[in-house]
Formats: sequence, structure tokens, C-alpha cells
Amino acid sequence: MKESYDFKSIEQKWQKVWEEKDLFHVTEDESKKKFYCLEMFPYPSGKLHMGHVRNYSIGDVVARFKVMNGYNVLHPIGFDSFGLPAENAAIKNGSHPAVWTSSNIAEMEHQLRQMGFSYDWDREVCTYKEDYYKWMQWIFIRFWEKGLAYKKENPVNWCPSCATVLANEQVVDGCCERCGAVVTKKKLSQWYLKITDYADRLLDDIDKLEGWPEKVKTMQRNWIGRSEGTEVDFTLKDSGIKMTVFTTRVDTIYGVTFMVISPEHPLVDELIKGYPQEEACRAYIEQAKRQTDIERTSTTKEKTGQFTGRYVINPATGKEVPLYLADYVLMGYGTGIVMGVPFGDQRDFEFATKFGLDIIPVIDPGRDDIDIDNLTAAFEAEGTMINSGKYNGLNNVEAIKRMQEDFGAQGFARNTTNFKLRDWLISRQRYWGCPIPMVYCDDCGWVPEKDENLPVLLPTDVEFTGKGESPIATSKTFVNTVCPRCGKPAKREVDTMDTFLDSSWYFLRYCDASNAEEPFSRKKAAYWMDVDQYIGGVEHAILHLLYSRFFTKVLYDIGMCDVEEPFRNLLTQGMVLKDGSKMSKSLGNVVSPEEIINRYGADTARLFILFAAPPERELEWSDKGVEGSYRFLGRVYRLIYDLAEDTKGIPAVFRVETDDDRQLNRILNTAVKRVTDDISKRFNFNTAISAVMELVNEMYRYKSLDDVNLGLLRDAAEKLVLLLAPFVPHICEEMWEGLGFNEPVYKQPWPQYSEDALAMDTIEIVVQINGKVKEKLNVAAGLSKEEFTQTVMSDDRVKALTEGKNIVKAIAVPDKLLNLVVKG
RNA sequence: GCCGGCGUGAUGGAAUUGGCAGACGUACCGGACUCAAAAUCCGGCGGUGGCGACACCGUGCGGGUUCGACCCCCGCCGCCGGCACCA
Repeated sequence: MKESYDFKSIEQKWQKVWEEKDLFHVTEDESKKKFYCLEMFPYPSGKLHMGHVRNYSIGDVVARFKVMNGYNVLHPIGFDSFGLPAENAAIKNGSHPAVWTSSNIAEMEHQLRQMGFSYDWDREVCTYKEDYYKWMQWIFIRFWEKGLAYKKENPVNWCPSCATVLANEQVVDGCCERCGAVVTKKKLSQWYLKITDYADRLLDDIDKLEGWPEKVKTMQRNWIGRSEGTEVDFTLKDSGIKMTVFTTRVDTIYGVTFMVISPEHPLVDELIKGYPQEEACRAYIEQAKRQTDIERTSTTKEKTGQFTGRYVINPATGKEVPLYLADYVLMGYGTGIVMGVPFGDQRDFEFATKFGLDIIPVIDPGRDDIDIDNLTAAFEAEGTMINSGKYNGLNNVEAIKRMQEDFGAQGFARNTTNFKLRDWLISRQRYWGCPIPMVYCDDCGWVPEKDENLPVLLPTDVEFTGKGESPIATSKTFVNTVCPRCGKPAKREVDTMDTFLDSSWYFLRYCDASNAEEPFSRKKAAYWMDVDQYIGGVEHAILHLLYSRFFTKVLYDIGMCDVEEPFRNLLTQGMVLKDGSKMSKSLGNVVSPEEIINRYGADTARLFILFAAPPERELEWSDKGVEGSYRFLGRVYRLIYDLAEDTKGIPAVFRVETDDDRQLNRILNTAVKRVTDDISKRFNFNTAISAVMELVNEMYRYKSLDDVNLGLLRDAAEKLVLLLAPFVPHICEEMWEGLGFNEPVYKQPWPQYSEDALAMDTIEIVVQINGKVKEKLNVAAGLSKEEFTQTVMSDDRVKALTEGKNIVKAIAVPDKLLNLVVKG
């Protein structure tokens, strides 16, 4: 141990030692409790940014803490390395995406090692490599066999700038999640995964995710969007065609005054043919088509529509009502036809108002402040049924049940559930992704490639122009093949998979990363799964986290893994800000981790980022704060350096004799307790670190006293190093060695605290008069309520305070306070 | 519009869940060391009034519950996320 804190040589030295000792390598060990600590793997964009540093620093504290607490810890890392940026770089530089990707990975691996994260590098997973995407394809074929993958022509979200289709989840406010271009609609034949088959389970099992933030669970619930209701068959007048609607409010069926059908509905063409309104209808359909999703779905937009000339018969009342086209009805949800109840639905209310349609009150709110004959908005709350035939007088919620039963028995209605969740569109018209291992044969249709022929390799003879669709189609060697079933000439699928498939099971591959026989062994996955702690950005709340849950359930169902939910506990870390806004190149407020590592070292970077804010909150970057963290490490280093000398050969056994001894010992034990609790129960690393700072301050104070107990100081020094080890591992290894130990601090048992040491003989308590603090006194700790009150009341200063006053009441909280309620 | 979250000194944030508001850090001020500076060590630091012991005010705003409220309840305001014509 050198006299001054030379972070550069210390960090290099210990990173080398860790690597040589292969310290972070783990294997399955049935004799130990396992802990799977996982951080979301990065996209290899080139260099680490502060968001990565924060994410991985948090994970590293947890992983190292669990190791010290005796767990067998799996802490892996890899790269989510297919995707558009590599392809764009290839177009720009004329090189292959693999070149760009692998050099970026090399750079980022180097930086991750520089940060001193405790990864088992032997398990590194890179999704662009053949040994990974082979199994991706293999899994895709299992989905196909289960009927969970299909190809279908549909209007899809198309990003003109990325020249590819997008999943619903990737469209944000009508724009491309990646590039921000306005998304258009295009009719294309595309591959889908049937995530909707799992909608119920994905929704119901959210309740089991006790270790997830409420916010993320709510977002997933909303996204899946289950709503239970009734399908009711209306009938088209003069034709008998069934016009089925979905409603959650069947109780308002007597209030139906019109019907609305989506302009894209396949029935529309037939409905309008030959009617006087046909031409107007066709014009309306055309203009609806021209609108973007943003225009179309804006709630502020005034309702538009067009009467079709047709009428529909209400099966409950026998009444006929006019049928309109209106673009506020979405083809993709429910049946694409809606019963119009202006009384009970705000959208229908606006529509009826605009087109002069009747509003029939069907529920009596029983309130004076609402005039149901002159509504200004729809009435959407509960009440008593009116104008509804034999249902009059019932509570409307009760009426829903009765109507469902009655209408069901009469054969024109049934209970149904609808979801907002759509099937997952997974084909992408891009090169740099996992090829979809399907072959089209004129005789056999779509056939999966044989397992023994996997992987279907990405061809290398492809032109990157960035213009055409599906670059793989330009390969001369790829497309033509033979049908895996009948052997006749056939063509391969030229689209690649959405990269979100790659990241939907990588956590399983980590359990058995080099398996050449299967994606992962069930036994090894059974040992490690589920992930005990998952850490990453909240931006993945729906996309990645929902898809991974879906994959895990499917793999569970086909007997490949033993858990139904992949992530037991989830921590979503906040963003790193500079000057109040997100670090970004365009704002020019980026602080690079590299810069900080070179100037202050990895330990300082880690410490600052953990100390500046609790992990879930946003973190405001502060250069001054970084310096403070650096100063603190220097302060600790000097303290241990001195104590290593002063306490050489002195065992960490001691007697606590003086008041100062007791105080140091108490603060030491408090620090152990707080750091332990703050890491394991609350993830409040900032307060954990502040407890250590208090200990350091106290050690400096104690050290300068005349009468010091070196055994006690020795004990404090050792525990101090152990407490800091998960946060700042390099400096702690150095100090641990400096204290004379040979084994790495990484493997040391976590320090324990003693309850006795935490206890104080006397405690400063507060005396309040009418809730205001008036006096502080020291009294013996651990008194009963009566003894406590007695002791405090008999104190002269308290007597003086209450002199001549009438004590109405005394509230005693032993060891804390006595509040006297006085009058006069 | 609906659903979350947040609002505390100059500043990042504490207050382990109803019991001393402002821990710890930054900034700032002062002292020690130094020829000097840096580094380091020690001390001060919510506001107003007072030489002072002390008094009053103070956790976005207005009410309430309670002996006691940053914390619980009601009504607002502001900021940040997410969802949004889902029938």
C-alpha cells in the first residue's frame, strides 16, 4: 500500500488480479443458495454512457454484496447486437455490419472491465453470433409448431425512414420509437407471434410480481387492456346480415339511437352498394384512409361520419336505428361496429349532438344536480334503470348481469373479453437481424427449416443501399433452396426478426451460455432461474419486459424451463441528467464515463453515481459532487493507511471502556446495520454511503484522542473496508491487502453488527409542551412508560417549564419524547 | 381527459413510515498548516428579530384529523412520466 491514493495503478493492478484468479467465474453448486443478478444487456453503440455506468454500478453492488453474504451469484453480461444502427453504419462506411458491431463490442468490453464490474465473462452472450441466433431460430420453429407463429396480410405500421415495419409497441404517438418519423399504414404480409393467446395469463400473473414497481405493472395492465363485456347481434334491415357489436355497457342497450361502423370494415362495401349515399360514403372512406394515425385517433378532433342509408334492428327493443360510417370506430378493436348510446358514452354523445340524433335517458342518477333530459355530457356513472322495459328499477350494474343472462338465453348475445393487446409483428425488412428460418414451397406452403440445418446463416453477398426493402432479397445464394418437406425448389423468407426476440430469452442462455446441443439445459436453467434481481431502464416497461414474460411462459409450456415468470424483482433506475435534461449529443451536455475514469478512476465514478441519488430517481450529474466522492475516497485511503501502520499486529479484539470507545463502537455497528439494510432491503445506496461517511468522520475524531483503543480501531478499519467493498472494489482490495490480508476482499464474509453495541445507556430525549420542543434531556435508555414519565417529570428543568400550569395530559414515548399538554 | 410519481435550505438529497425537519455531500464563510497557493485537518452554515439566553416563522398552496403531520384525509396549484375516440 503506497502512501497516496494512486487510483490508476490500483485499479489496473486489481483488475489484473481478478482476471488471473478467474474470480468472477461461477458454476452451479447445489450446496449453496443461488442468486441471479442481472442488468439489461447493452446495445453495442460504441461507448458506455452514464446510463450504463449507473445501471451496471447498481447491479455490481448487489452482486458483490450477495457474494459476501455467501450466495452463489450469477452475474453475467452480453450484447444485444443485432439492429439498425449497425446497418446504417455499414451503408455509410461501406463496411459490413459485423465489423462495426464487433469493434464496438470490443471497445465496450474494455470499458466494462475498466469499471471493475464482477462479470463472469465466460458466459458472455452476443446475439449476432451464430451460436446464439441458431437457437433463436430453433426456438422460433418451436413457436411455429405450437401454432404461435403465423404469416398474415394486414395493414401494418410502416416507418418510411427506417424502411421497415414496426410492432405496435414500437409506435409512440404515431411516430417511430427509434427515429421519430411519422408512421404510415401499409398492407403487407408479415410474420406474427400470437402473444394474444397469452393475454389472460400475462395479465393475471402481474399480480404475482410482488417485487416489481407498481408503475411498471400498471403500464403492462393498461397495455394488455382487458375489458369484459358482451357481444350483441344486431340485424341489418332488409338483408338479415348480422351486425355484431361489442359493449361493456349492455345495460344501456335501450338507449341505442344509432349504429356506427368503421370505414375499413369488410362489410361496408356490400352495405352501401346501390344506395343513394354510396358516393358520399366512398368519399368518406377515402378521406379516412388518408389520415395518419395521429390525426385519426386524436381525442380533440371533432367527430365525423356519414349516414349509409341503411338501418339496423336492435334485438332487445325491435327498434330500428340508422347506420353511420365513422372513423372513431377502430377496425382493430372489438368487432369494428359499435352501438351508439349518446346518453351513456361521451364519444357517442358528441356524435349524436353533431348529427342531431336522439338522446334517450336510460339511467336515473338519483341526483338533483344532473338533468338527464338536458345533458351537456354523457352520464357514465351508476344509477337506476329507466326507459328500459322490464329492467326498469334495477341498479344498472345488476342490469348488466340480468341482460347478459336473458339475451344469452335468447341467442343474440354472449359474454366476451376484449384486449387492447395485438399480436406481435416480428418481421423486419432489414439485414442485420436473425433470419426467419422459414421456407415457402408452392406445394407445401410455409415450412420451417430442418433443425439439423440450423442456423440459417445471414448471407454475406448482400448490397446495403438503405433503399430497397429486405436487403437479403439481393443475395444470389440465399433465396433459392429446397423445400425441407418435399424437396422441390422453394424460396426462403427474406425478412429478419425483430431484435426484441433476441432479448426475450438471453437471460436463459446465460445459464448455459456455451451449450452447443440446445439453447440451454433445463437443469442448469432450473438451478439459476428465476432472475432474483433485474435492473434496467423504465423505458423497457412494456416492450422488453412484456415480451420476455411471454417467451418464458411459452418455454415453460413446451417444457423447456421450470419458471413461468422470468424476473422476480425488478428495479428501474432513473435517468442521468445534466443541467436538468437528459444527456444527449444534440444538447451537448454529455459527460463521458471515459473522461471520469481517467481523471478520478472507476471507484470514484461508481461512488458518485450511487451516492448522488437513490437508484429509482433521476440523477443530476455534478462535477463538484464527483470531486467530493473522490475526496472521500482519499480520506478513507489515508485513514486506512495510517491505521494499517498503527495497528499492525494488533488483533481486532477489544474491550469497550471509555465513553469514546462506546461511541465509536456504536457508530461502527450502526454503519454495519444501515449499510446491510440499505443494500438488501431498500436499495438506498446513497444513505448506505452516508452511514459509512459518518463512520469515517467518527474514526478521525477518535483517532486523534489521547486515549485510544487500537484493537477497537483495528476492528473499525477492517469493517470499514468490508462495508465499502461492494461500492468501490479496487480501493478496498488495496486497503484490505494493506491491512495484511492475502485473500481478496471480494470473497470475505459480510460484517455483522451487535444489537448490544447499538444500544445506548442514556438517550437524549425531547420534552414538548403542546407539541413544541422546549427542552432536551438525557435519561436512561430502555425505561418503561411509567418509569420514563416519572424520570422526566421529576427533572428540575421540566418542573420549571410546567410551573403554575395545569397539565392536562402527558404522552410518553420511551427513549424518544414526552409531550405535555398544558392549559393556562 | 384517465393512471402513476414528485414538490423539503443556495444545491444533490436525509428523516427506516405519525414523534427533535434539514443526516451525509456540494457550494459558501471562518480558523489551523504554508513564504504563498493547492492539498489536508478543524469549525460554522433554513429564515427573521435580539449583544445574548431565547422568541417567532418554516417541508408547493388552502383546509381537516391528532397531544403531535414532510408523513394520514379532503380540496387546489406546479413539474415529470405513461396511456389516450379500446366502445
